[in-house]
Amino acid sequence: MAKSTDTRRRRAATKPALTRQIVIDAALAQIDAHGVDAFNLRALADRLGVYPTAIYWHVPNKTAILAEVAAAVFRDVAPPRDGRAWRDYLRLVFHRYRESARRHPNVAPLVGAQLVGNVSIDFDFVEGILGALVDAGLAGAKLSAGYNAVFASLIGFVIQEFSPMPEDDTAQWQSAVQQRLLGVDPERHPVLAANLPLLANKAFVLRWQNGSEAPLDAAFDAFVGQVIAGVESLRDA
Amino acid sequence: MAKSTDTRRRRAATKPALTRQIVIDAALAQIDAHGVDAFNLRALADRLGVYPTAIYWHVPNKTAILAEVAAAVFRDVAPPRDGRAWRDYLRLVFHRYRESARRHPNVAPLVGAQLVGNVSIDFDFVEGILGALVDAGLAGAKLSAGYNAVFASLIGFVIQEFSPMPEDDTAQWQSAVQQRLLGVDPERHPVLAANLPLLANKAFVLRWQNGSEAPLDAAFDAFVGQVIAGVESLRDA
DNA sequence: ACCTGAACACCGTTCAAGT
DNA sequence: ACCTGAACACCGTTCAAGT
Repeated sequence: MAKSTDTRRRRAATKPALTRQIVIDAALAQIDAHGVDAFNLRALADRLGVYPTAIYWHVPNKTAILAEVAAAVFRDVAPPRDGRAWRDYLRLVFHRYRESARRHPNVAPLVGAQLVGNVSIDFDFVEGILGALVDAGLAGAKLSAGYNAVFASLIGFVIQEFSPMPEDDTAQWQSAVQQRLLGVDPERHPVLAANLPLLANKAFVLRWQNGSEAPLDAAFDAFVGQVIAGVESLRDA
Repeated sequence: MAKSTDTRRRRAATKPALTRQIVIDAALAQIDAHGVDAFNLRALADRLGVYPTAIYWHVPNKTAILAEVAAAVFRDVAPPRDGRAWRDYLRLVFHRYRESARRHPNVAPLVGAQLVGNVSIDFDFVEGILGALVDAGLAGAKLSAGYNAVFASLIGFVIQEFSPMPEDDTAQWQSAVQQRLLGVDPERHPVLAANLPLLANKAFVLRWQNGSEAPLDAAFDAFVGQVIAGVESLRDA
C-alpha cells in the first residue's frame, strides 16, 4: 500500500537497498523467529520488502544463505590464546560456543548439516583448538585424533542440547514423551526406571524441552571436564 | 504402460500391496541412493509403483517417514549387557553404532535433527549406556551427566564422520576445500600450517571426503578411549 | 548494477471417488 | 480397507524486462 510505495521510491533514490550482509542478517532473524524448517525465500523477501527474486542478485541460493547464517552465529567463538593455559582455553571455547548456540537455538540443527562444506567454521577456531592440544602435549596422529574428538564432542553436545523440539503439536508431543517415560518397564529397563526422576527432562532423548527452556549447565560443565580428561589420557596413552 | 497395468491388477487380486514397513524400507533405499535432501514422496511412490497419495494411508507425513528410517538404521545397536565389563560394553556399542552409520551414511544427517522427538532411539540403547555407567561407578547427578556426555560424544563423531559432503558440484567443491587448505597462512594459523599433511582429509572441517570414502578408524578408536577416560575422571571427581 | 514481474517445475498434503 | 485421481497451496529458481 502507501508504505510499500514509499519504501520503493526511497530505495530507488538511494543506494543498493540490499546487500549480502542484509540478506544474511534478515535470514538469521527469520530463523530465530520461525525456525529452519519454516525458513523460505518468499517470507525472507517479505521481511526485506523486495521481490523474492531480488535475493538472487546477492546470494546464489538458499543453501548458501543457511551456510552463511550458521557461520555468522559461530563467528569469533575462538578468541586469541594469549597466555591462557590449554585447559582454560578449551573451557573458554566450549562455553563460548555453547553460548552462541544458546542465543540462536534454531540454528543448532544447521551445525550438523555439512552445508556448503563447513565453510561455516573458520580456521581461527581450528587453530585455537590445535594450539591448545599441542600445549597439552599432543603431536602427530594423536594431535589429529584429539582434535577430532574435541570437535565431535563439542558439536554433539550443543546440537543435542539446543536443537528445537518438534514445533507443530508441541504440547501434545511433550505429553507423549512424558507418557512414554512413565511407561518404562522396570523389568526390561531397570536402571532407567530406577533413575527416572533424575533423568527426566535432563538427559538426552528423555527430554521434552530443549536447552533454551531447560539448560543443562551442570552437565555441560562436567562434560568439559571429561573432554579435558580424555585429552590427557590420549596424551599418556 | 503394460508393466504398470499388470502390477495394478496383481495387486488388486492379492493383499494390501503396501504396508508401513514396505514404505519405510523403500524410503531407506531411496535415501541410500539419493540422499535425504533429494528424498521426496513422489519419487518414493514411483519406486513403490503407487500414487504418491497412497503413502498417506500408511504413514502420517514425510517427517514420520524420516524418523522411522533413522530408527530402523540404528535399531538393535545396543545388545544385552551379558557379562561384559562396562568398558568393553561401551566400546562395543560405540563401534556398532558407527557401523550402522557407515552402512547408511546418507542417514547420518537425520541423527542430529530432533525429528519426531528421538523416538528413533529406543530405551534399550539408553538402558545399555546407563547400565555400563552405573557399573563404572556413576550415580545421581554424575550418572545423568555421564550419560549426556557419552551420548553427545557418540552422535557428534558419527554425524561429522559420515554426513555426506555437498553432492551437487562435488568435484569443484573438493578442489575448493583443498585450495583453501593450501592457502593457509602460517603467520595467522601456525599450528594448522605446520600439521597440514597430518590433518588434511583426516580432521573434521579440513576434509573433502566423508567417512564412507575416507574412514577415520584410528581416530575413532582413540576417541572411544578418551570417552572412557572421561567417564573415569567424572567418577573420581 | 540492481530490482521487478512473470513464469516454470516441483513438492507435500487434502479430499473425494473408486473398488 | 486401501488405492486412484484431481486439485491446492507453496516454494526454489530462471529469465526477460525495467530503471
